[in-house]
Amino acid sequence: MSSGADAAHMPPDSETKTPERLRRRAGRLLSGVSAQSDRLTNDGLARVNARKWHYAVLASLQEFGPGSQATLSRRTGIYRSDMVSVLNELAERGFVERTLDPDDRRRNVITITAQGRRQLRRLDKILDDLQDELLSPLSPTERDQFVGLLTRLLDHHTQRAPHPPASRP
Amino acid sequence: MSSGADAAHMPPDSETKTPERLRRRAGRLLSGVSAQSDRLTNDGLARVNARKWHYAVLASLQEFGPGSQATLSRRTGIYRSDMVSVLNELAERGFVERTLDPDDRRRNVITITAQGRRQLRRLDKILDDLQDELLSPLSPTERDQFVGLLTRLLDHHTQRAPHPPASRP
DNA sequence: GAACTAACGTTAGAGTCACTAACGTTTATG
DNA sequence: CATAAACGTTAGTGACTCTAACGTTAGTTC
Repeated sequence: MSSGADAAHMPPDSETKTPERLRRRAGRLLSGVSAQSDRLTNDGLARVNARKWHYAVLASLQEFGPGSQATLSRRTGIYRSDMVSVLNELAERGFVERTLDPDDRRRNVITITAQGRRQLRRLDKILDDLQDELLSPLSPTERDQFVGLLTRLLDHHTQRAPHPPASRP
Repeated sequence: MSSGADAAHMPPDSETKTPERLRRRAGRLLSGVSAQSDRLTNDGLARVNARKWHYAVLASLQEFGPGSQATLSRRTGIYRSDMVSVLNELAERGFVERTLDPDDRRRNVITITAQGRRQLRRLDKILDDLQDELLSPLSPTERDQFVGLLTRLLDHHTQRAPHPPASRP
């Protein structure tokens, strides 16, 4: 009707509108929503001086108990080179304790503290709220659908990774 | 049964398994799938010496016709500071032409060439295949659902951005 | 028509993120 | 005992998003 496909003169919204081709691409949609989600969670966690990796480590410790840094690395997907500073931050704040493993003196044993458990509960609450905000346009049923689809996609692409890079840091 | 919740000694899979808490978080699922998708498309496009921004610019030119760099910036979401090198690459390869706008000598007018249109068709094909690979675990109906949900989420969060940062580069 | 404001293309750079390489130390393997 | 492997750690790379500033050109206002 009114939206022109001609290229000669400039229709009013060819200035700002995103091409349909791009809007339909799943990859682009994904990175868009993911970027928005990242922004949301980063901002939300920054308000309590935390980062998303903090949550991953604390949750892992709570669920599986103490472990070495390499173990935590494998459980959370954080590279073991980056794990160092994450644990430094968590230890500074008193959420974990780093002690030498007497049975294997290469290892550090990381343990969650009472404060760490409290912090984990707080972060859980925050992330719940942020997830609510992110998924606010969807009905409860749709949210479940969405999470279900994402889970299947992620599982499929991480079990036997097509390319080796992403599975085991 | 076999998966222990105790923390004292180490059960076999507390070494590698990701905590349930993390696996259910929509934000984490999103960034996981998005990362996988990025890897897929980056690798796929690199095979023909292209990048995803190339596709965005070419698609925009094809759909809305020639435009200034600032216009392309607004249409694609690429910052105008980054648009420079993207257009350099596209011009080097002969996919676009950069000419001074005689009516407004601040502007460059970017035009897609015949080769550019051919390249766009090629990239479209490649991206279709990659999208197929990404969504392979989903049925056609589920793919539509997935894209629909993503679209609604993205639209909701970009129309009136809760935080100003992400909408208009 | 002069002075101010705003948009344009461009360069440089900050900050974050996923990821690799290499090191010294310690434990397992042959 | 020698070699290889896993650990924690440091440093650094490359990509990506985003900000700041500059010179140039165009509208706007008096």
